[in-house]
Amino acid sequence: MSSERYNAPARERHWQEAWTTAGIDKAGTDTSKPKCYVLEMFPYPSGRIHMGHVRNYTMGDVFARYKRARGFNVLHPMGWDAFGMPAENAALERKTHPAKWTYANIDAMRAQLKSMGLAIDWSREIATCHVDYYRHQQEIFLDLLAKGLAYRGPGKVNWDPVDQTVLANEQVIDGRGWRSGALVETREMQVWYFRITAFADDLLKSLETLDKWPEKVRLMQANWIGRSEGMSVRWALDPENAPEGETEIEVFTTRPDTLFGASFVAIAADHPLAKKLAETNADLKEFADECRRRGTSIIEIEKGEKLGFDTGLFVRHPLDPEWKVPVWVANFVLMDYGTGAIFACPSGDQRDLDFARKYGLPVVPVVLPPGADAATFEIGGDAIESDGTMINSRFLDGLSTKGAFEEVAKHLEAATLGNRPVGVRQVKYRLKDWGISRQRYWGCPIPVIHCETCGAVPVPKKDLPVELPEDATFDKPGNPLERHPTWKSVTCPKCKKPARRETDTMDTFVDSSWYYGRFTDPASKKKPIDAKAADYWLPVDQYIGGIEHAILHLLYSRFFWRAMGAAGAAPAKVSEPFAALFTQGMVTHETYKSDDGRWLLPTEVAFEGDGDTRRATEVATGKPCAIGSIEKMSKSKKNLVDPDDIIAHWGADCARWFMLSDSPPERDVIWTEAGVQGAGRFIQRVWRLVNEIADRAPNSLAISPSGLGDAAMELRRATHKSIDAVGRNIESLRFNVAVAQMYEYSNAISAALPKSGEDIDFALREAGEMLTRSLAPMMPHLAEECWARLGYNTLVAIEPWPEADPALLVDDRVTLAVQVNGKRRGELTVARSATSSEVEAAALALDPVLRALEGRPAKKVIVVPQRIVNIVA
RNA sequence: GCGGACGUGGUGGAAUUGGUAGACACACAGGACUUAAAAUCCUGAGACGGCAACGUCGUGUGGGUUCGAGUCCCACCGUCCGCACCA
Repeated sequence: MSSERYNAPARERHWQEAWTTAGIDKAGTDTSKPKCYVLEMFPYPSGRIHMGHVRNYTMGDVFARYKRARGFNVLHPMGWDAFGMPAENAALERKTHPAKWTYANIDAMRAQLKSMGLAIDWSREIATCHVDYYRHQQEIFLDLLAKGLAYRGPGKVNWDPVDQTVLANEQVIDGRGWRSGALVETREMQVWYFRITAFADDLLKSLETLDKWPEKVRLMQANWIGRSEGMSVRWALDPENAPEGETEIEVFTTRPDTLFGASFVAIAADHPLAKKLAETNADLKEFADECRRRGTSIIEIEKGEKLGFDTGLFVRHPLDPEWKVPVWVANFVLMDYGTGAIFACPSGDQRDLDFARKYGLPVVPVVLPPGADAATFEIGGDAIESDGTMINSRFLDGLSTKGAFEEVAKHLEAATLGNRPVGVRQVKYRLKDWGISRQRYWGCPIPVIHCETCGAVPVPKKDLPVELPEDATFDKPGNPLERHPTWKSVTCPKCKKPARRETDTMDTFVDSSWYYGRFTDPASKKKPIDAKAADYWLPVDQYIGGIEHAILHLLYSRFFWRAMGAAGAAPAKVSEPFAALFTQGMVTHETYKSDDGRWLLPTEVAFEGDGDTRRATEVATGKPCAIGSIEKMSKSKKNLVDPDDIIAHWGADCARWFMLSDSPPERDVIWTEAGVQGAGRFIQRVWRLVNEIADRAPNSLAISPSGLGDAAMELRRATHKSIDAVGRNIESLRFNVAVAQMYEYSNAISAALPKSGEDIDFALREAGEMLTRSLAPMMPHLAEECWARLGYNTLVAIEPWPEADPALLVDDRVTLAVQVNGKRRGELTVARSATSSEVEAAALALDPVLRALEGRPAKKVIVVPQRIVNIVA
């Protein structure tokens, strides 16, 4: 009986309904079973899903379905990272409301995701813009505030003049706003912070425990946190010309060992002392302004030009009061790192050396590199930043740099200046507190009331939520909450006098810092996170998302979960929310440009020829167009493929299969029409194979597997090896290898089909069922169709993963390569149980081996059982 | 500048972690079926030499360790990513 082609688009909806009706995607409630929490980074509801989503959610879905088949209670939820500026921009442009726009987008994207056939527990869906979500976030904020983990303070903030908002440091890329691309300005204002620096050390140390995270991400986070060990050293100002009230300069250094190479002390242009001096020194003021102007420019930083201004002040060396050291203002000293002041040892630091050479300041070598001659050694254009032996350093001479560090530290700790030690050991971090204030409407309101008498007063928990007013206006830039006529007018919770509501909302990264916890019990009314549910489900067992979140979202989440634990807002059983992380690559595509330089969609282009003769023409004009480089799919370059089109034409399984097949999941994948066709061909091929098998062996055959012939045994071995390999590859997220294994296996089934015999039918029947079951996580709809065709009226989606028979994973005969002097000369097939001496004898008797030996005796024979024989002649 | 990753046929990539390099797929070529096309099936293919058996070379380049190296070590070249005047 010949079969119809499998009509994927028509059948997929059927099976999706069947899964929903059976409720199989709901997370299990039996907490005695082992759990597996699979999560993909939730999407921003931009309006439509893109191929990046398809790739991300397919990977998570395969893993979730596989784990379910393995007997785990699987939690695989989905939600919406729904606050953010695009909604407000849309409101401004399209005269709609951010909420309306957002919820419409969510509805559209939910339908798209459902058409992918994802095994998601939709009963747990959350949207961060919903008051049921953000009311809890306000509660968490209040808990953090009470613990001092949230605070309001002055900030030099990054102000984005286009989006009219403050940006976090992480959102400033090369001096520009991450979203608007506008040059960021610096402004002083009162803003809200989360005290992420309180956890700097733990966040760094605990990276070591994240052994299922990519090394790359851990390194990026470690660099971002940027721990350095050093000393804070105070230098007494020479009172002769020091300004009123200024007595010392505190510097931070990681190299106190080079203290005797000190040439000058440099302070930042924004250092309080520099500011004070600038009040009476117009030249210095102008210099400082110049530094500020240049400071933000990347070009200036790349040029690295060192600029300085001699203040005329002096400080006394901390270990020699007789030693006067000049104080400079320098553009390369940053106010927001350390103390905003350094001591410079030009022989040991390249920047200091450049500066010293430019302004004619002393350069005293203090570290002799290994192998250098002390008598002739001098500093040329390069500073000695490596370790060595101390010279010209008084009591440190002869010590190693490390030894000198310890020795000088003791002296600095013992010496005093104004009753306190001159130097103390200190650890500094590059990481800064997280500024969360955003002057926008579409975000979670910060639950605080400003009162003239009481100051910033937290909104009492009983008054939560602080809801966004629906009747805000979006017709001009700036903060709609700020200009709302009534919303901010409230009474002070403490003194009941008229007060002003905080109009800042929270950075949307706050929303995504705890959503994984909310999923464990999204309906919980009392607490943001239900302790019992969280204890069972967390941590996330497999988190999947883009590398672009390596620092921002992933570091914030790690911090936030700790902060919540410390503030009692979340159960503190696990400190790391994501036990395993996988960062998937991007989806890329060729780009096309018309002859007059417009970008063209792939659907606007027709092709002819192939290889070097491949030509593209623009369909609308018939003119030739240029085939450009392969780049990440983006609206700007129009190299987009719409998932809807693919699913409607080829089916979800086809899109899923192609996404899994072509590239290792952590690398970029190139979307090609040919690749999709290949995936579509494979779907039809599986369908034909299963049909043929179902016709030949309509039921499981009750014959004994013991009496099978060679061909049947061969197929059975292929079956069980495939089950084993596919399972292991899915487990380790090596989907492309799992796919290749399935191709290889279906080739093996095809090869067995022409053979006949009851034992072949038996092996084929088994093959058909196993093929279907091991395909189910990857192409779930096709698998259901095949399962039904094989005569079952159950859902294959809830069938357990098949167990491979260990006895069938090994062959009784093995083929091993035979080498002479490391060169392959032949191969040998022997019984698996053959002894080394038997193998050696057989290898030495091989014709090609005899030829290669040319009569020479074998000096040595190495036999690696079941692998290889190497004969050394 | 600092830190990291990667480099395998025409293409995407595999290689049991030191043991037959190029699985599997895409593209290609030839053939079968067909009035024809589509679909499907079969065959071929790393490069060079040879009718062939076969031989030589071959995982960015150059060295090294080893019976044996795509895999380990050293140096270099190239590509990509992150951070960037961090004291």
